[in-house]
Amino acid sequence: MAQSDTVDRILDAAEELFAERGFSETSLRMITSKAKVNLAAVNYHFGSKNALIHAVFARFLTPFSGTLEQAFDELEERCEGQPPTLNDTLWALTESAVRMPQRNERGIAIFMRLLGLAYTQSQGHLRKFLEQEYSQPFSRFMRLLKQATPQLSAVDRYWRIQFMLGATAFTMSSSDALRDILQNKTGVETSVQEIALRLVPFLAAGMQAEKTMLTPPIYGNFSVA
Amino acid sequence: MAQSDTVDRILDAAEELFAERGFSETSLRMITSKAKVNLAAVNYHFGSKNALIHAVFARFLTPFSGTLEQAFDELEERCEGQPPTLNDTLWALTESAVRMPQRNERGIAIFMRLLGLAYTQSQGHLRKFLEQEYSQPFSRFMRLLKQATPQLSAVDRYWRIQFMLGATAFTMSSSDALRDILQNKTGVETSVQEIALRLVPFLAAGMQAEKTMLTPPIYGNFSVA
DNA sequence: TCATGCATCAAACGTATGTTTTAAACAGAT
DNA sequence: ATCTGTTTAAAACATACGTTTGATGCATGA
Repeated sequence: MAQSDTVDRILDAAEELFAERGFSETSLRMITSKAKVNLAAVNYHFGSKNALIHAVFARFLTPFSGTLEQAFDELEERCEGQPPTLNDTLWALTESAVRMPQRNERGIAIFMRLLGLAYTQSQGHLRKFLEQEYSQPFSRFMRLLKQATPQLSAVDRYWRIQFMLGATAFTMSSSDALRDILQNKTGVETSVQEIALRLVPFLAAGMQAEKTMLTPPIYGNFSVA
Repeated sequence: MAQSDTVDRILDAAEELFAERGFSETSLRMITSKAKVNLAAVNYHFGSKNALIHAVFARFLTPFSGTLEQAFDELEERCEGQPPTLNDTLWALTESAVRMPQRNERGIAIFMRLLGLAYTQSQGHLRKFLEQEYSQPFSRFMRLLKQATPQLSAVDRYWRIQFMLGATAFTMSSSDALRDILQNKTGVETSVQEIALRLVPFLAAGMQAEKTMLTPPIYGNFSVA
């Protein structure tokens, strides 16, 4: 077969291993042996390990980027000039993520974990790549958030967005483990969609919390010595 | 000198480099050259790289664990039988962290980042070590959270605690980078204490959000095709 | 004083990594 | 049938890693 599925098999294996173990902790030999392809195939098709990492992200992020733009279009159209609410904006993002056609049911969880790792691990090349390739939908999301929370100062909004990002990336990235723990403790089954349903109200409430206090309520009562 | 400062120099260098680059991405040679000690000193004094990682955490976490227990004692004492509120519980934790005696002004930031990495990076040995050594204050914090949110179902509380953890770990794990970005954009300086001041109200509001909706408000209106 | 024990040092060990090279086989298009 | 791009195979490359070794220095206590 001239056009085989070697590239996809490499991407599948890399995606899963990166999500499980991180980038530095995953060797090309692990990837190629899981994908059942030759070691040299990675450098042949992608050029380098870093380029493979980029390709893993691009395979998901490029179609997602399109879906998201479309969802934002519909959202703004429906609001007819008025800025969309925070809830609607968050739901537009969530819906786009959840509705993305997945290779398997763990697709979103795997990718959320990868996004978290991209932020967390100090992979300079990755951050640069993501900023260059996907700045447009990201900026648009930021603009919508800004319109939806005019009561916040720029600094407050900045940090609260980071808190939202953190809660989302962290939870989704360990959603498998968290689901298992919950099921062992209470027998309750949870889908990624249900996690999102619980997450959005949490985020919206946090985002719209009362203005940040500049001192803790009982500051000074905790003296240690 | 029979009692040299080699051990502390290694711990200082390791702490800083781990926080900057992560564990796998930091080699013993980087650490020993930054600490200006011989390469073999790490294995001589600590036994292995993993044991060094544990020592870095223990140096901060052991005194912090004591401080935290004390803060919880005072908190419960002051409440005289009544369960402490969510706000007070979160502040007790935050205050204990912020008030820890630091080796330098970046001490908390560095250590928060390390805690974030401990969650994020898949260092099995680290997680095991932390669970074994510091399960007591962790369990106590969980119990306080449960008492402070009796209106939540166990499942809702479980997920919202994960959201809080995520927002905290993620933000702290990239706090240096986030601070730099904000400073470049707006010229605003931010201390770890200020981040905590902004984080706690966000968490408290999210934790106490209206009961989770079981369907998004406009579910079904986002059809893509 | 001198032997003991800890600390430090340069050097090497074995292993694993990303990458490259060579060769050979294979499929489809011209 | 020949050419082109794809894939496999095996091996080697240079480099970096964590760890170990054996010699050396050096303070302290007998």
